[in-house]
Amino acid sequence: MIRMSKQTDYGILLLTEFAADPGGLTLSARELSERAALPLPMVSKILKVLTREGLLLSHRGARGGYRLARRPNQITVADVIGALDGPFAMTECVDAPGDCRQESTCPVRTNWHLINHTVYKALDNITLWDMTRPLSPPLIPLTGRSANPLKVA
Amino acid sequence: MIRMSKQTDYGILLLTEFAADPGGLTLSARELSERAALPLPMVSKILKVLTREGLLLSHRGARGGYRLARRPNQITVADVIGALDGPFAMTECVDAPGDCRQESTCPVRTNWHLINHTVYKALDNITLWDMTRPLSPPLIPLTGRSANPLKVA
DNA sequence: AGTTAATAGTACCAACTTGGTACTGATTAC
DNA sequence: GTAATCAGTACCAAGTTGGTACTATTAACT
Repeated sequence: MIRMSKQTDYGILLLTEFAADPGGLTLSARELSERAALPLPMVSKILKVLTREGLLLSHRGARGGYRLARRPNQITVADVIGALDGPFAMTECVDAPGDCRQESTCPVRTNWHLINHTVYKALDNITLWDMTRPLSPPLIPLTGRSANPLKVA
Repeated sequence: MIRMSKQTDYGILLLTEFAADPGGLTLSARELSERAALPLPMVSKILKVLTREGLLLSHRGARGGYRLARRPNQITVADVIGALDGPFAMTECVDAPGDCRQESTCPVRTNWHLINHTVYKALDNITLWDMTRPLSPPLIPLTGRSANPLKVA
């Protein structure tokens, strides 16, 4: 299925803890693991990646911890996915051009690039700040053309 | 990463072969595997699933084969994903309510449902018929709010 | 009726990915 | 100097996925 990894899911949850506090607070891995009710080693692992990828700033030593590198409204869901799940690519041909034998003749390749871009932009339009409160439904206006029954879970 | 399975990728490619022909043609698994340059066992496996899920009609015996169960403009990319990849769910909490310990307190859960729905609708807006020709860029109008640099692959 | 061409169904396996843990080293506050 | 904290890496078990093989069933054609 098309699914984010749990790491990314957790990552967004953790970052949202920071985003919910307007003061740009610093939290240690231990504090975060308690707040989010997630195992400490996992939280620690994720925070390290988010720091390496530039979404968090870290401070080492006693009374150290992490804080957001940018303001909550300037970090998007797409940023977090990019940091933890790697480049956003719904099909192989999008992030590994050349690996697919069909590439030269594939009739749908260019469409996949466009679709991928569209979905990416949708997720890049949602910030951590947005995630701290309920989103209003008209998130993205759609051209409701399809008459198919809704089969979303 | 957020990626469709190869099976779904192949599935869309195979169905597009049917969709490109206006006459509602019938193709055998062997013919399709040659057209799409994919291994026959894999093609056969995918076609069986698509038939079971109601996207294809099959005809057994000599000179049998498969054909689309609906017209190309009435089968969407989301349909194919649903058939081959299972229910469309970007996070666990969307398709397996109750399995997540955070569920009762999770601050972002309702947002995930909405985001999931939005992405689903975007993919449900693209038909097989669309995939047979280049899509025009304003696929889905976005409210270009985010100022983040584009990091899509 | 028999032969051939085709799908249906299931079982299987190797390889890759993922969630999760453990351990050692470096840094900083007190 | 000691305790708290992050950094980095290595590791493993379990699940998922891509791909193959085999048998049974169906239908056209002669």
